[in-house]
Amino acid sequence: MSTRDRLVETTRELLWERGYVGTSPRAIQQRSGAGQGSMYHHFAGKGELARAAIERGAAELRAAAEAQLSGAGTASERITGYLRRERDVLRGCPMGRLTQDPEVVASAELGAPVRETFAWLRERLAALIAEGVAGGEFAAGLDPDATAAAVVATVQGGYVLARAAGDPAPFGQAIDGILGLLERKDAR
Amino acid sequence: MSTRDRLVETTRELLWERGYVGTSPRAIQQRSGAGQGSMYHHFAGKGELARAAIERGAAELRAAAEAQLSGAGTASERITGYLRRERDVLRGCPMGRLTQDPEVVASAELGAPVRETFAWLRERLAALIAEGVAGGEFAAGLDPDATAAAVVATVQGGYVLARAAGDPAPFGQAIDGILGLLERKDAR
DNA sequence: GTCTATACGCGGATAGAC
DNA sequence: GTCTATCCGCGTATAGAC
Repeated sequence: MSTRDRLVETTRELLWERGYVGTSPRAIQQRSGAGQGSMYHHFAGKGELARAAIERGAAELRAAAEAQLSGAGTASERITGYLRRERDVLRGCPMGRLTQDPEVVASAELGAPVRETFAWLRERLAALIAEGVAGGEFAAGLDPDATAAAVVATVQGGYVLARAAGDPAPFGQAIDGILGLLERKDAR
Repeated sequence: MSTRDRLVETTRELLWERGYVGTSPRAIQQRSGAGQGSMYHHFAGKGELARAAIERGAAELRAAAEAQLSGAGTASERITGYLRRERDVLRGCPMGRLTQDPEVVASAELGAPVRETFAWLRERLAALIAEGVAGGEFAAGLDPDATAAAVVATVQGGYVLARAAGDPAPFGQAIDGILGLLERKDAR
């Protein structure tokens, strides 16, 4: 891996763990093994590095979700697969985390990948839910957009509950809860 | 309001906006109008101040939730009232926000109020959901604990979606979604 | 491309006067 | 109780040598 790549990967880790305000160029240098001059040779500064790191993270997250959501199976099975896929729950979501950073949301450059990722995910799930409703897998009266928002929110909030508890269990409970509600397919 | 109180209130605001790492003693002093010496006279340091601020915030959040959840009406009405109560959505949840701060979750002193608040809220909602299931308001097969976790997670995740979008609407959608799922009362 | 040197203000706190 | 002075290392960079 090139020095440049190591810088980006290290920045991703640090942003995930400590957020944008909590991540210093010094820490990036030390953890990545790159020197001061090296870092400023490859990137104009902390902002540029964060931009690269966030964009890479967003692309990977979307690719991973798309792989699950466009796989084989019914709409319900694919959603369940997505929700139950293995996660490093106590680390939280690398995109959702950035949402708490005032400097990230205030910045067009840094915030755009986060905004787009969640917009895409909600749309993708809404389409899948609409498919499930059409196929009779879900209740006929279900609003796909609202339900998709609730599903994505449950995942994001599940991370919050798990971190608050210092225990991954509440995440699993929240997923069980939303799936339990989704699966009662009886019409209204 | 005493200087001490102003320091605590200012710290609450700053923790809410910027988190623990992003909040400096200097910023607290400037925004509260208290001097350096004054701050260190009342509190041993940033940690003590944050502890007081977090504890006060946790107590108020619980009181506000309890007021909604123990009000008049059926279980379903009280839960709906809680979910639909007015919120400053784009500011996020002052407790949920702290969950992203590594220094907060790593500290017993700072993390305990957060942990206890969410544990209490999940239990409180689970009891109310169990009541609703017993009274036939909700589907008979519903798991109260899992459903409560999903409901709390939807709120917390709703904040994340709203902040990601820079728009309060996704929060409302997520709430609509979870309520839509909860309200289909047909047995499994 | 990478290194070392240098800069300057902030973060977090202590000391002691008033 | 509050103020000013002082401390020391970190955050965030720039300059210039190799």
